[in-house]
Amino acid sequence: MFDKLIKNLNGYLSFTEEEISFFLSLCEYKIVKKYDLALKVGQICDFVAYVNKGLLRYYYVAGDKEHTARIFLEDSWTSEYASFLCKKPSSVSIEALEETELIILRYDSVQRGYDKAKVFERFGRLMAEALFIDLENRNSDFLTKTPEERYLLLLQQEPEMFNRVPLKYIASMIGIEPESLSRIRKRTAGR
Amino acid sequence: MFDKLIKNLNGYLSFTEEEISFFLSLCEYKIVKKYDLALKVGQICDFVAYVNKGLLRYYYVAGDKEHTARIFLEDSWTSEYASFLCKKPSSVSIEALEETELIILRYDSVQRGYDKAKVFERFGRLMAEALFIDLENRNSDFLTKTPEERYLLLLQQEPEMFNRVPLKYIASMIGIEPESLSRIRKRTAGR
DNA sequence: CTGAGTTCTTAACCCAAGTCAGGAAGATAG
DNA sequence: CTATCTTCCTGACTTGGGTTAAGAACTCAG
Repeated sequence: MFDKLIKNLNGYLSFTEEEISFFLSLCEYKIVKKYDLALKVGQICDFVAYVNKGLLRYYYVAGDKEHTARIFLEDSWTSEYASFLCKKPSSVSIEALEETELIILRYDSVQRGYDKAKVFERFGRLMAEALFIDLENRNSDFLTKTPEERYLLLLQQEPEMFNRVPLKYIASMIGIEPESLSRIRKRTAGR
Repeated sequence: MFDKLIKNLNGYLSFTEEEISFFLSLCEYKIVKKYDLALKVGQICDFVAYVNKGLLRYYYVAGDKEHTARIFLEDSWTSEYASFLCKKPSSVSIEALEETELIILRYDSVQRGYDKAKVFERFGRLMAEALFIDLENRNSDFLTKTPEERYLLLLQQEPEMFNRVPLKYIASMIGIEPESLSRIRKRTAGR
């Protein structure tokens, strides 16, 4: 049940068996049904979660509009960091697009980990750094690429997503309306 | 000379005097002349820097085009994290728009800090987390706001920037061409 | 003070994305 | 299987940003 998670952890740095056991003792296992929310906008996000199976849609709610910022597939970490760290209401909702298995760490467990040993502090740093780098790449794509280029890039980098995520959410991630994505798909067909 | 930096550090967590001294012993002081580069695209970024005075422009170079991603004013931290952490060529240049005083930590010094004590490891984590949250806000603005809204927001949140940074760079940060910023400024004049 | 270079604005035209409306295709529940 | 709902596509029209070109305003070195 925790094999994938353990592999993921050891990708950041090498933990001893004891450290892994301690880490796992902090974890909770949770299933989120299809279309249920792992986090609802306005709530305080009190967890970080590892996606063991399934996938999540992370989206902003602005007035009557939704803006999907990203999709978390298996073997990724998710949380509304600003809400989690500052204990303030979340500006996003996180929805399971399929039945999803999460391994979650509550706020208090995370702090216990940080206090317990330096290796967990380091892990937290490495994770925040990795998240930052990933986000910076995403951000630079918005500055330097057109919607069409962002579409073709996503198609190439995450082809699997197109089989599991409705196009309207993919359009939103790219920063356009579904109608525009249709047009882009029409004019780039074959590519 | 280090007063502002020390205040900045203690904003993340409380350091003892010894920790501060050790931290400062790792630092180097550097002046970057107006229009000189603190980092050049293609180089490996081997530092993180605290902007003690002046301001920096952080921009992507894509073919013959530049895309300014952000401006670092006094009392902020900057680095090309992906380059710094992964020791790979930087995809950005960082230019001083005024004569700028930096307090920098080289890669090796940063690692020495992390190894020395848990408190520095924690500081590194807190800093990466803060950078992430900041970037996430920026990112959500690209998804959920129009260029005009982003302009008005920046005008409100960073009015000082408009006195020190050419509008063409501000246009680029907002994700538009200078001509479009002119039009936006015209139609929102007075607001 | 002057002249050269840069920055900023304006105008005209083009084009891609937004919007609105309708319909086809696909999924789902009964 | 059918009826319903959602997703996706298409077309017509609007809108706002990109592009090109030009000139005005500003900077700065000599």
